[in-house]
This record gives sequence, C-alpha cells and structure tokens, in this order.
Amino acid sequence: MKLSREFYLQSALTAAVELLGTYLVRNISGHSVISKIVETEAYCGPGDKACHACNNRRTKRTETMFMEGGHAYVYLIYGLNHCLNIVTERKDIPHAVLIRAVEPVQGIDIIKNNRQLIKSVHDLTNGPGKLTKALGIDMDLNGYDMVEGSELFIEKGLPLKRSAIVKTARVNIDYAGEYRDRPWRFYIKDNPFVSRK
DNA sequence: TCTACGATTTACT
DNA sequence: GTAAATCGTAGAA
Repeated sequence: MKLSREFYLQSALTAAVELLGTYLVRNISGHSVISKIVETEAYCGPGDKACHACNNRRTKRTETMFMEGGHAYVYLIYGLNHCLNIVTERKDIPHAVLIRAVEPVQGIDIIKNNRQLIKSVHDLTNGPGKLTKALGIDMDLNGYDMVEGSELFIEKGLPLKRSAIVKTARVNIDYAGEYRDRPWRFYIKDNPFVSRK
C-alpha cells in the first residue's frame, strides 16, 4: 500500500525511523524498480545546523524543502552526484529525510544497467549518490509529488523490531557544530546494503 | 560578477 | 590510506 499524505506530515526524525523497511518504487519507461530503504538520515528544519534550510534559509535550492510533506527533494552534490530526500512536515516547515542506502528487490537488471564497473552487488545502492544513479533519479524529480505521482513513490513495508534499528551520528556534516553528533542517522542492523557501519 | 566548497564516489598509491 | 573529479549554489564583493 502506498504511503498517504498523512504519513509525510510528521517530523523528519520519526519519519526517518518509520521509513526503514519500506519500499521505494521507481517506475521508469515501462519498467518497475523496487528497493527496500535500509538507511536514512533526518534533517530537521530551521534549528538544525546540518540542514540546508537551517535558519529558514530560503533559496532556489532549499525551496523544495518548504513544500508539503510527500514531495521529493533532489539536489546535486560535489557537482557529480545526486541525493534523494523525502520532504516531511506541513508546508513551510523545512524537514527532510535523506535516503542513504537501499536494498534492490525487483528490477536489479535495470539497476545494474544504470551503474557500470561494479565489483559486488552490495556496491550497487549502498550510498546516497549510488542509489540515485542506480534508480535513474536526477533533478527532473526535484519537487515530485510522491503521493499523487506514479513514477516515484513509497510502499508500506513490514514493521521492524525496535532492536533491529541502529541509531548513530550523521555522516559528513563536520560543519554542523553541536549538531554534528546528534544521533539522527538510522539503519537496519546487520543489513549488508548500509553505506557504512 | 567572483570565489569557495559540498548530505560523495571512484580510482589510485 | 589519499586525491581527483566537477559544477550549482551561497555568500561575499
């Protein structure tokens, strides 16, 4: 079952945990690619120094984060990788959940086709920039409505045990001062597709 | 306009 | 382990 608008109208912090184990569906040119979300990070609005929309910074790029929950926030990092985020909370409250890693479930041949020179299957989607390339996600999907649309959306998964979820500090945000060590990164314990231990 | 740099990946030594 | 790739965005000038 597709996640409803109501699901997305919550804090990125709780949504990040609940998104673990759900299924990301990508329909592209008649093909369906399905993957399970195994690693997320929460970026929580104006007060979070690691968040692009920190201090309500409203620019061309961050404008997407101010949209109503359920939209996709895609941006280019280091000039060569895209990152996929799920916008949460009500309109004008800039929360988002970064999808850091997924596990291929269906359409793995298409994923392999989108990525070349891969050593093992585990390297296909175990990083934010890797999975966007694997799923054919780019700036065209920035601001995409995942509740109304059918090219990209999320399906409900089986509930996870609390003990199967690992909570740690987020990655590569040394610039975020006291927010650097907030345990706002979550992943499924012992899953081989997470980006790093 | 101009400059610095990043929610990273990859290929090196 | 280290460094190169590569460019839009943000903030300063």
